[in-house]
Amino acid sequence: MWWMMIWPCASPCPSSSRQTVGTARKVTKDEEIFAEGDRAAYLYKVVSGAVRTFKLLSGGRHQIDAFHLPGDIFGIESGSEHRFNAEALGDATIIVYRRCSLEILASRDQAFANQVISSMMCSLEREQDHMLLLGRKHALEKIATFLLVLSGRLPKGGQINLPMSRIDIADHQGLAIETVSRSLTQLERKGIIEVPSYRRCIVLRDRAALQRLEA
Amino acid sequence: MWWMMIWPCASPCPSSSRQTVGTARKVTKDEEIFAEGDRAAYLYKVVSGAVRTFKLLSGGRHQIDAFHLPGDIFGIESGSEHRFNAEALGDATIIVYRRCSLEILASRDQAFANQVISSMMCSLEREQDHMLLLGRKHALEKIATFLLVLSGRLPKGGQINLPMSRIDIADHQGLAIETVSRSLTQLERKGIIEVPSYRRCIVLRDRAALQRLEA
DNA sequence: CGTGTTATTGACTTCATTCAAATTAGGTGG
DNA sequence: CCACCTAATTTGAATGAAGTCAATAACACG
Repeated sequence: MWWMMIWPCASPCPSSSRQTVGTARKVTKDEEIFAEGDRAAYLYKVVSGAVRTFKLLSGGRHQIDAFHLPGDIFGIESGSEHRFNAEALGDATIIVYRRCSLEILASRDQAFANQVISSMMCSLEREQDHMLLLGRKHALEKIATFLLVLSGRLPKGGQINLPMSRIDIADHQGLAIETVSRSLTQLERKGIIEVPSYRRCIVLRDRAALQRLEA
Repeated sequence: MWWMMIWPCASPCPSSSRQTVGTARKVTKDEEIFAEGDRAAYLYKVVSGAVRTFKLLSGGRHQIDAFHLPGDIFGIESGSEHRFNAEALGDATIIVYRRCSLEILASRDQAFANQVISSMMCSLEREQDHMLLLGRKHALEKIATFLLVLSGRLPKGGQINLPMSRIDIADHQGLAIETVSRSLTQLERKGIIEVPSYRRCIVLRDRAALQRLEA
């Protein structure tokens, strides 16, 4: 069955082990992990740092479909080629797994198979919510949503340490970088967030207000 | 495993049969098939007609994530609740299948299991392309893309018989209905398409020009 | 302590939306 | 078959939200 091949499998591993083994790889800021059209021979898990997957359009336009944080699996394809580009947001460590069938994967390492499917489902749901955002939300609503979603995925605490630049946020929310900046300023003026001098940190002062703005 | 339940299974079927059986259901224009928050106990296949799945936002805003045409399966969820609303675009016939595990499904009706997975993968890829469109394409590019994608999914021929209204197109492309109308007029003025007096029909006069506009 | 990159701010423009009106199509009942 | 009615679509004019261009400011880094 063709679809049996869409799932990853364990890479060759020592005799009796049922553990899935991958190879660790360190990547640096903006380093390409794979590109659109590349043969999809592997899939990837973020260990530390973060990764963006995106598509390109004429005129240098980008659309980042997702940010991948530690624990996330990315690069799963149903076809034989990657349909996105993937790059590290900053220095990052990822594990690379050889792709093969779900059957083999499931028989060798059920836990990893579950991780893969679970991760895929989460991505799918996030992407569906993201369509609503891209199609129908205003700039301020987009940024409010972005902050809330990200704060739910990152280690808890009153503040968010953005792993990505303003440009990345813009390319994810379908906005111009200036609009991202202006929206953040607007939220800060309203006392909803606070942006310390280190601009990649954002303190959530009033989560309820953000939720009201979300849409 | 929780994820085992995300897949549908055959509904109870006669003794020895390994065929998946569903119940046919006829729905009329704008009839609700399921709503956001409903328990996701079934999944659905379009036989004739077409279906929209969408999310709602404050202020009466809609985002249609997908149109489902004959052969398409929709309503698959990883959780226990539907995350979208589904309504018929016009009179339609759908088959309703009781949901259960992939294991059972695969053992009873491999062909149907493949159909389900294949359909899900297609939807996923379409949705990913759609994010690029929503986030980064201009009105005219959106409409050009829409026409090309739809013409590739509908029975071939020089013309497209739109199963949906202009409002539905607008809510799918993240545009206002007036912008949809104006973009179509613009394409017609350029001689790229032709819109007969029956406005739900669109004749593609110059597919190459559309592809150039796509982005 | 410069220096280059990243982010912010301001001024202006533009594309798409909104509001309003006109037109067309399709259905209904005489 | 026609006149009417309602809903869908198109068109026009004005507004507005976000984009672009340009300049400045603030960091982070060497």
